[in-house]
Amino acid sequence: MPPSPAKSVAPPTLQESALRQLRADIIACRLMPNERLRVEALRERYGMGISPLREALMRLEAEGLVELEQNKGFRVAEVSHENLRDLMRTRIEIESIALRWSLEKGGVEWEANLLSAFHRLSRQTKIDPDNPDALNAAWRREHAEFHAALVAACASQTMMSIRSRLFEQAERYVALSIMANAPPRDDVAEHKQLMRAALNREIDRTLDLNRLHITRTFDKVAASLAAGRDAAARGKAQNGKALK
Amino acid sequence: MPPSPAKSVAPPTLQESALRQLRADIIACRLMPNERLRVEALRERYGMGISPLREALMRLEAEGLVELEQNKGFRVAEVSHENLRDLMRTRIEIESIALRWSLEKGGVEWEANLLSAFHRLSRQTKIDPDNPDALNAAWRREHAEFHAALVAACASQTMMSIRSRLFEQAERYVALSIMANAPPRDDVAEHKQLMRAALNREIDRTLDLNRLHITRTFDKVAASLAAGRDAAARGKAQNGKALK
DNA sequence: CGTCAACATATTTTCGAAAATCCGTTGATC
DNA sequence: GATCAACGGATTTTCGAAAATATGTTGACG
Repeated sequence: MPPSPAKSVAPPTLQESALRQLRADIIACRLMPNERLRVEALRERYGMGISPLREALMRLEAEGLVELEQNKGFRVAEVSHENLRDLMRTRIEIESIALRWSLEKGGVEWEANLLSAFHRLSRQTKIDPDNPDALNAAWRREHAEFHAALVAACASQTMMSIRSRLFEQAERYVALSIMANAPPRDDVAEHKQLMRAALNREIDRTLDLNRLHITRTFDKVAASLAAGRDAAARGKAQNGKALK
Repeated sequence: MPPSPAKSVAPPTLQESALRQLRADIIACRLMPNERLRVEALRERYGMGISPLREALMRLEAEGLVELEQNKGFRVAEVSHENLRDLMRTRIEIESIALRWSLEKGGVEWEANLLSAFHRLSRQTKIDPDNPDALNAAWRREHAEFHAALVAACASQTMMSIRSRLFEQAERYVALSIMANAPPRDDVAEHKQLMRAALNREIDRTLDLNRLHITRTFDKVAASLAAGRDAAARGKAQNGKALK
């Protein structure tokens, strides 16, 4: 008998793996905002046919990570200061509700998972030492899981899926900020405070800390977004001259 | 010169028209919850090939109207009392925020559009006289537009798109309720009150009325959902006997 | 010199068939 | 009679080519 027959998890369909990879690449800005997504290039990049790629792109379109224009194909969704602001404002409101519900209902299980998620997060570094221009993938995963753990007891699938979609959108901006060489802020302490307040069921304080957490990220990202935009504008002007 | 050259709107792609039709059919429960969506049947129903159908279904999957299981194809998303409850609870919170923002920012334009939307809604009957088992499609459109008009000034694309997605989900339950022969409640008065309070910028009252509006719908739909479930169970038992 | 039609190329969109997978049935084995 | 491998039809998933559409270029014309 094999030691662990497990469940022999069905291998994901190509479409599914395309979805995961595309989503990851977009969130990490390996596919840059507004970049055209030509099917032929993607075919080469991910090694599969047209159908699974287009299907995955359609799902991402509905998620708001990809934009589709009639007969002109797909692009990575645009970013803008305005969109960032909207996103963050909305995140604050949504997470406030989800947090409130979660703190009201969370039991021992929830507390344990939250502690565990924080511990794992605290052992990761934000930046990958080998590749200082990108977020550490492991940190990203643990960070996402920590914030999910905070609201995990809210007992609303709907709320949680909305929250995580907004969170993903925001992650893209953070990745941009890192790529612009903005030094990452050290927010282990922030996360710890947040967790403590949550575990103590200090609802108002948790909500305030969370609002602050999001606002700080917003400020930081907005600044490097503006800087990046300026740099890009200068680059474009130069290119324009060079080409003339 | 032709009187109105218009813009010669580009004809939608097949995929796009599949999306619209499928979404409409699912929301109106012409495709029933949990019904399997075999590609061959859809091909016949909508008169197109596999690709645009699958692509449209993928978008609907991301919207939560369709479920996809590995190598087992698509189904119309399940309904349940629990999901309905979750949906309505979440809707109340989301719409409260969007309404608050909208009432704070709405200008003359917003007021005018709201009045206009209400007027159009009030001239529609909820039930189609020719087909009393289904919601009147025109009423459905005006109703959706009225509720969209309420929050239209909130200045948050993110919030508005979340709201309208939840609204669509809820519409499916209302359609079910009508199909179960539940007499539609006459809510013109409710909508009028809601509009009045909104135009008067009575924030708390508007939020309360909206909460009530949603709660009433919930109560009504939940009741006929339970009745329908019982009826279905009886039918199933009978079928079971008949088949033995 | 600018405008625009006509063509050529690049790209997206759609189709129909092939490959992979699932599910119910049969029949062999114990 | 129970278990289970193997087969066959139904269905989903994927591919590659064809059709439709957009984009860029050329050259004719005013």
